[in-house]
Parts: sequence; C-alpha cells; structure tokens
Amino acid sequence: MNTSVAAFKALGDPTRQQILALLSQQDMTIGEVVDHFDMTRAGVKKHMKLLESGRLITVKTNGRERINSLNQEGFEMVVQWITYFDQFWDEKLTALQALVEKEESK
Amino acid sequence: MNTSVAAFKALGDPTRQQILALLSQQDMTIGEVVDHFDMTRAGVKKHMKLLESGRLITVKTNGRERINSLNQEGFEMVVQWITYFDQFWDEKLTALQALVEKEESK
DNA sequence: GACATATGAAACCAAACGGTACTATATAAG
DNA sequence: CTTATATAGTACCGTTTGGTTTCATATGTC
Repeated sequence: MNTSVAAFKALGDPTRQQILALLSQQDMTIGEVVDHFDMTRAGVKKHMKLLESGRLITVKTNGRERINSLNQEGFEMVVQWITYFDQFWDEKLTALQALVEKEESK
Repeated sequence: MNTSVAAFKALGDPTRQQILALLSQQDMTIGEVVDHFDMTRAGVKKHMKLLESGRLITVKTNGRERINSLNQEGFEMVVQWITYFDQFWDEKLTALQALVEKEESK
C-alpha cells in the first residue's frame, strides 16, 4: 500500500474540494480564499494545512503574503493508486466477454 | 462540484484501502475480510458501510451470507473528479513551454 | 426443535475533525 | 516609531470516526 491516504483524506471534504477548484483558477493567499467562504481565517487555515499534508497544494512565501498553488504531486498519487484497480475492471470485462462467447457457442 | 466526497472519504483510511485491495483479488463475505485483520467483526462492518456509501463496493445477499464486491461506480466518480484538474496541468505545461520558447528566442 | 453460524444494530468510549475566539509575530506604510 | 495587515498558533467545543462489547435476527444443520 502507498502513502495516498493523506491525499484522499484531504479530498474527502466539500470545502477542501471547493478550495482546490478556486486554486485551479488562480493562485491565492489564505486571505483571498477566505473571501470565498463564510468561515473564519483559522478555519480555512486548517483546511489548507490538510491540503498541504496531502501534497495537493504548495505554499510560497512572498513578503508577508503566502501564496497557495495546486501541487501536481498529490493528484498524481491519487491517479496512481486508483489506476491499480483498472486492471480489475479489465479482467472482469474480459471474463464477461469469454462467458458471453461460451454461451453463444452453445 | 459533484458527489465524490463520500468516495474520497471512504478511500482516506488505510484499513479501507486494504479491504479494497483484498476485494480486488476476490469477492468476500465480511467474515472472510475479518480473517485478514486484527479487528472485530463490528469494526470491519463499519468500514464496509463507509465503502458502500462511497459506492466503492456492492453487497449481494446469498442465504445467510452477504458477498461484497468492488463497484466500478465509485472509482469512476473519483476518476471523473480528478480528471477535471488535468486541464490545469495541461495549461500550466503549455504556459511553461511558451515561456521557455520566448526565453530561447532572446 | 435445538443449536451453530453469519450477520446487523445499538450503546459506549477515546481520539480526530470542523469550527470558533483569542493571542502572537512579521512585514508594509504613514 | 506607530499603526495596519497578513499570517501562524493555541485553547476550547460540539460532532464524527474508529473501535469495542453486547444483544438481536436470520439461515443452515443435526
């Protein structure tokens, strides 16, 4: 098993999904993110921390501002993990096809 | 935003990831799943419930047994959601390439 | 029918989570 | 230097989560 748990955990919350959607439009400071929600700065900060530990965002300090940007690493981890299961659907589909062909040949 | 939250939430736990890995090998009853963990049946049952509400597994009753199988629906939701962000990386890459080419032409 | 087995469900508990209010620190601006 | 701003951090609180124990129910077997 891999280290995708933190990424999935971070993605399993509607507020954090919305934050990611915002950041996909443009990089933002926490203050700018806060403007889009009816929530305290500290509340948003906690969400950002979780997104960061899931490697879904990175933070770059610029003076007293801290710019948050999407980080491909976390998304890539999720894709990697989920891709493992593709093999499962492939096999299942193949098995189903074999069954159908067997039935047809009767 | 879509309804992928429950799926992500279900995936954000190492035990549940392991259960899914087990089910990718073969369908199992809860009893069989329990044999692979040092945990009570009731504990495993709760995890199964979360996996089910994330549409990552389905349950089929057979006599007194209840067979758990992977359900493509939940996985597909995750892929759909994550795919939205592909566009972001694509654009970023394109912008980076444009920048590089501009630099080279100096 | 009596008994074993596979399961569901509820009550309970400690830890984590989502949020608040409050305090502290660092940088920009007068 | 003083003040305003952008942020981090801590303490606190109600709710959810991950786990247990216990009890109830349905099905298979003798």
